[in-house]
Amino acid sequence: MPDLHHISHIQTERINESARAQSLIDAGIELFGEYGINGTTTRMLSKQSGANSAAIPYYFGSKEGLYMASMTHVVNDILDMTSPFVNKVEQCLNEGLSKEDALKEYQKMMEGFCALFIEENGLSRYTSLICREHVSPTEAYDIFYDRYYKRTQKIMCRLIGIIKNMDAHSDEVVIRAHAFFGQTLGFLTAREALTRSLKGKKITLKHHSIMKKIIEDNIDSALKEAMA
Amino acid sequence: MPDLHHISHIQTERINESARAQSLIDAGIELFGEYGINGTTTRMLSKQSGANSAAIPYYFGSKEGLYMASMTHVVNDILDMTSPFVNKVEQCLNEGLSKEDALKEYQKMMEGFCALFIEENGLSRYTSLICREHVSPTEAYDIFYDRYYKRTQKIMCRLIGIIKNMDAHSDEVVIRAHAFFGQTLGFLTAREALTRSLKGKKITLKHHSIMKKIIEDNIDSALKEAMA
DNA sequence: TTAAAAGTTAACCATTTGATTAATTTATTT
DNA sequence: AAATAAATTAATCAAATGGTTAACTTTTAA
Repeated sequence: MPDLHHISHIQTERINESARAQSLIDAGIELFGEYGINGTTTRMLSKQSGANSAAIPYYFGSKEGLYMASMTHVVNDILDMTSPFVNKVEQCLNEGLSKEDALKEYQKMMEGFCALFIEENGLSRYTSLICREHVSPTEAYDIFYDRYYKRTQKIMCRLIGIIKNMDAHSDEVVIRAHAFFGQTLGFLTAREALTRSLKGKKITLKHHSIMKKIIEDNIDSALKEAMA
Repeated sequence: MPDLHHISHIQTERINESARAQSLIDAGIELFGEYGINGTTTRMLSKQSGANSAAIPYYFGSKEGLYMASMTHVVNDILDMTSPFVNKVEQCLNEGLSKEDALKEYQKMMEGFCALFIEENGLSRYTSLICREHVSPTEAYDIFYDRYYKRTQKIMCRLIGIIKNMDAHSDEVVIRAHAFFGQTLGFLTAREALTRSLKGKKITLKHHSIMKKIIEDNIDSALKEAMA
């Protein structure tokens, strides 16, 4: 049996997980996302994954260890899916961008995020866990912020800085980027409010495309004003 | 001892609470907001409030009962603070509004919400609990939605409907209202992300006024486009 | 003033919780 | 094939949890 207890709780490397360990991570992503770490018991995790409950301390040291591993898996997957177009934007930025091009890049990036998080696909099953961490961050928030969010935020600030002729590091630009981001986040965090406001209709693909259009519209009109 | 067990879990009337009960509600708002209902134990509540832990089942039937009472208190207070200007907007709507006036009313209303939720005051201590319920709604979400949010949402939709010449009940208008709302919500839910992006600086009054300005800017430019 | 009601307390209880253990099975390596 | 390591299991444990109880104090009302 591998003594995993010496491993740092902030485990970011991609380790070669067994099928059992992976089934626990899958259960963790779903259950921790739905009920939170305190609302999820080891028995729930064991039942959902099909693994004996002793497999949790065996593979991950503790329930908290499984939580960290679940978050690590989520962030790794998000990085896999977003890196391609994030890399592209960053490269453009380093080569230098006009206002017009910066706006185009911003829109392309937002399109990418909408496609990944709002529209139906592999990443939508991660949103509960991520939203939870946003509202009540745990130790696992570091993984999300340091490895994924920090870089995205910086790129958005650099683009807005170009478009609005402002210092990308200024508080105002940071807050502007956050406001745009919040718009998207609002559709994920306050899903219940939206569902009820839509008279309880299930949120469909049609709704997703409206959301995407509105997000792009709003950002467009907010940023274009700066260019007129 | 008053047998409270027959009282519906959805308790919305303002009952005459004793000082002890009120101290438990205060502790509930703070602790449930910070740690969630599962992360908050009756012993934590008892210690924080100064009440014996038996006071929880005595006054509220159970921990869940205290949670519901805490949410009821929060919503009552929000209603007290927002009703004045919400009533005013509603009255204007019923008397009929031009596009220009509708935009002005929208801005005034958003100013009101920013002042209440983002800027420092009595309501900011409720945001944790509200944000939690948005992300993972419990039975208590009904109290928030039915008594407060539903009406606000409807007013925002009516205003946007006028400004954009659209049916206030259409999905697109509902989603547009939600997107604007999400912008504000993003500053409350993803507070940790914002703090870290601001290099860990404490969020100050100066930041609050920037947030307010940006929210108003964004809504302004998004809605003005429809009027040109 | 006194009897009843309301409020308060410490001790206690049944469950649930995360984790350990030791025994057993499966897989890998020599 | 034998020996070693890894994986899996059921039984079990100590701690924590929400809630109950019965005794006691304070307040209210007659």
